[in-house]
Amino acid sequence: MEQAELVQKFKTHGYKMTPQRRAIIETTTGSLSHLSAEEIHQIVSKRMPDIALATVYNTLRELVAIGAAREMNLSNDARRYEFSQDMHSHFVCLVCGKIQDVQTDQHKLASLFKLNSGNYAIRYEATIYGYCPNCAPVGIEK
Amino acid sequence: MEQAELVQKFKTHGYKMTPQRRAIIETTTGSLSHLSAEEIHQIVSKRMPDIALATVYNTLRELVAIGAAREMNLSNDARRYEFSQDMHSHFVCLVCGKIQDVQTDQHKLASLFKLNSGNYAIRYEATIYGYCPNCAPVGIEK
DNA sequence: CTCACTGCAAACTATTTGCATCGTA
DNA sequence: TACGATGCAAATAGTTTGCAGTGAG
Repeated sequence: MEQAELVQKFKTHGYKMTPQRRAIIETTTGSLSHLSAEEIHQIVSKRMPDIALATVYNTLRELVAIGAAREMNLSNDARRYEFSQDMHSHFVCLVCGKIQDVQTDQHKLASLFKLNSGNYAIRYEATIYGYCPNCAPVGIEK
Repeated sequence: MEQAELVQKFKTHGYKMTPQRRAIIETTTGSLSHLSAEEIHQIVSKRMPDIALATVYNTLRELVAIGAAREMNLSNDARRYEFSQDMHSHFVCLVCGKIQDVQTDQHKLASLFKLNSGNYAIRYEATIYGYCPNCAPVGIEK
């Protein structure tokens, strides 16, 4: 989503546009994603040193609410956020926790499942767990 | 995994078999899965009132370590555990959080992804988010 | 000028850890 | 008998909330 579009959408939903929110939006739209609230707070703090971590959490919740961000619960540590609109899957290293995006044919993915009647699917996600190049144990073929 | 097999595997890995661990194993092997540590603690507490929640957490960690349980991080609340060996996917209701198992052809699922070179996959998981029959908003076709 | 938003600190929740005691092997 | 496991309580980590002051619309 474009920044301008995002700012607009934010207002449409009845939120006021504050400098804090603008800074967070600018940071996250340009970001590589997979960031935690803590990491986003650190980045934004560089140019806005007084911003509170709670404000970051609040804004992230709002971004999720308007569909501009998605939460990722891939591992046991902090929640991570994703800001791109395109759906893809994730490769998570079991050792170091590093997350890589993996492109996915959403249509093929969806076609694999036969849902119980009455269930209505909104989105499909796949996660692949394994070893990244740095963490592969010896003996595991490349 | 059979209970006896599991008890054996537990010992093989150098763990002592205590009444607490046995009770947890018996509870989880017979369970419907998707239980949180708290829920498992409550169930086991009925027949062993003094068992500590920390013991449940420790035992769960061990079960994961020996491959007899898997952790699920599907939503924002407590971690849930799965004890069946067969791989399947999950349907998670965005409203009530209810989790349903969905059978998956693991081979087809794996074939959808082209991993970056050097990555080694251990397992593939898919999660479908949507509305369960009880929570489907009006206007959403069944 | 109002009421939503902010920063701060305290509260909360899930999980882990330290330690004295207990009990399996 | 030794040392790993237990229960308890305290510690930790991530996230949320309450509140008085601030500022966007």
